[in-house]
Amino acid sequence: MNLPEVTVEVPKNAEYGDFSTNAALLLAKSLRQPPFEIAEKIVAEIKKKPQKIFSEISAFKNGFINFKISFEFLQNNLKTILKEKQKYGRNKTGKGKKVLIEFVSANPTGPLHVGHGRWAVIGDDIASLFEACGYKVDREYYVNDRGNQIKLLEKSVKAAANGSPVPEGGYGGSYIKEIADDLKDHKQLLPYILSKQKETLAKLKVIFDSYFSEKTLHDEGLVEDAISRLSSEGHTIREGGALWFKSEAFGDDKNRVLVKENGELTYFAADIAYHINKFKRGYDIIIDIWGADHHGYVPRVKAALAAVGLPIDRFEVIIGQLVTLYRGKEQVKMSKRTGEMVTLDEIISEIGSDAVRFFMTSTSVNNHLDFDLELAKEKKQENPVYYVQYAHARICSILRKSKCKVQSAKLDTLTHEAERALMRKLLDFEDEILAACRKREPHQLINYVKDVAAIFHNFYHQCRVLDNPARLVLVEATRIVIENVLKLLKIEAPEQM
RNA sequence: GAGCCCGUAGCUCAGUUGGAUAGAGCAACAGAUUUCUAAUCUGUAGGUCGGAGGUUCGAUUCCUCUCGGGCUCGCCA
Repeated sequence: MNLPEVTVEVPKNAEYGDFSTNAALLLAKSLRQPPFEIAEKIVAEIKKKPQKIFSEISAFKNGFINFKISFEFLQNNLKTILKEKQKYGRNKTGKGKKVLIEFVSANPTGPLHVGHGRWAVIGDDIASLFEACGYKVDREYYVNDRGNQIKLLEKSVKAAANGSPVPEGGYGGSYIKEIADDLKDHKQLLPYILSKQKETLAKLKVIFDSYFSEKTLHDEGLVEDAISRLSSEGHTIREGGALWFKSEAFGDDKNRVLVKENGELTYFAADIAYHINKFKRGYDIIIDIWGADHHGYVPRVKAALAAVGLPIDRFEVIIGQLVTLYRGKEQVKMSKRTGEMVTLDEIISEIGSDAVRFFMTSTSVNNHLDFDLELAKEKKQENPVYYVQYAHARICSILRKSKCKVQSAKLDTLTHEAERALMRKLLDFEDEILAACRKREPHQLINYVKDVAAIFHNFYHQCRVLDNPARLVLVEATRIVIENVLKLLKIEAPEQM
C-alpha cells in the first residue's frame, strides 16, 4: 500500500502523548472503515511485540494513535547525558563532509555596523551547528580589497589628514578622521581597518579560518580564467563595447556585464572566479550569507556556476533580512558616506556580547529586525539571556550545596509530572540540533533553551532537589544541556549570578 | 511595473513535513519564599493568525487573488 503522507509528530498538547501518527486517518478512505476502528487494530498489532520505549500506545476517538514514552527510557537518557557531557546532542550525521560558510564580508572601508553583527552571529551559529552535526567547517570572510571604493577610501583619508574637504563620492565619517590621525603610513590602511574589524568580531567570539582577498583573484589571473572558461563554452557575447555573460540562458532576468566598455572587470566577474575557487577547494556544501539588499544577485551567480558546469546543488545562499536601528521610536539612519552611524563595537560595549549574540540569534533571519538601543539598555536585567543563564547559575548553586554523590543514584523515583516534563525536553536535544542545522535556523535553539529553562524553573518550584540523589542527576543533566546550547551559541553559562 | 521577505495578543516574536483547544516573553492585574538563588514561579485578561476565495477528513501552514510594510531591479561595490 502506498501511503506517502503518513507522519509521526509531537503533539502540542501533552495529553496526547509524546508522539502521534495520523496513519489511521489516511487509511480510512481506502479501507472504507472509520478511522478509530483502524487505529484500534493498529494499536493491537503493535502491542503484540514487547518493547520498553513506550509505556502507553492508544487509539484516540478521532483516529490519531498516541504513544507515550516510558519513564524507564527517559530516566536512562539522563545517564546518557551525564556520561556524554559536552558531547550530548552532538552527532555524526555529517560524516566529516566539508562545509564552507562565507559571511560578513563587509567592505574594508570602515567599522562594522549592526547589520554586519547579525550576519556575524548567524553565520557563526550555523557553522557551529554543522560542527555539532559532524561536519568539517571553514568560516570565511571575503575582502573586497580592490577597486574604486578602495581608491576613494585612500583619497578620503588623505583629505582628512590634510584638513581638506571630503572628496567627491568619498567617505565622510568621523572614523575617517580617526584613521587619518592614527595612521602615519597610508599603505597600511587596509590592514589597519581589517584588524579593527577583526577586533570587533573577536569581541563577539567570531573567528574566521580565512580572509579571502579579492585582489589575489585578479593578481593570479583567476578572473580572466573564469571569463575565458565562460567564453570558450559560448556563454559570452560582445555588445556595446562590453563583454556580457549570457545569464538569461540560465534563468537570470537579463544578461550581465563581465568586462566594461573601458576594459575594467566588474565585481561580478571577480565573484564568479571566487565561487569557482570555492568549488575547486573541494567543499561538499558551500553557503553564502547575504543581506536582503543583495538577494537580486543570487540568480546571476548561480547562472554562472551552472554555465561552467559546477554542481550548483552544493551551493546555497541564505538571505537575511536587514536590521533597522532605533533609539526609542526614532530610527537611526545609517550611512557610511555621511558617517552618521552606530558601530557594532559601540553596541557590544553597551549591552555586552552575550546579549548581542542572544538577541541576534533569537529571531528568524527571514524576519526584518528592529533593534532598539534604548530598549536593549533598559531591559538589561530582563533580557531573555539572563533568564536562561539564571537557570544555569541556579543549578550550579544547588550542585555546590549538595553533598550526595550524583553518579550512583537510582532514578526510578523520577515520576513527578514536572520531572517528566523536564526529562522529556532533554531527550529532544539531539533532534533540535539536527533540525536547526538542516534548516540553517539557529533561532530554533534559542527557543529550545528558553523552554528548557522555563520547564526547569517550574520543576524547581515544585520539587525540592537538595539531598535527593535522583533529582540531582536530573538537575545536572539539565545543566549540561543548557551549557551545551549556550556554548554552541558562544554565550556564557555562568556558575553564579 | 517585476522579483524576494514579512503581516499571528497592546509591544517584540515562536509556531517543526498541513493535524487535536494557536503559544512564549514584555507590558497590565491578582497571588506565591519559615526550605536548594524572587534575575524565579502560579493564575487572570488579551486573537476575524491582514482580507477574500480555493485544495481536503483537517489550513496560521499549500495554491490564486487582494491590501499593507521592507528590500532589490547599474557597464556601483
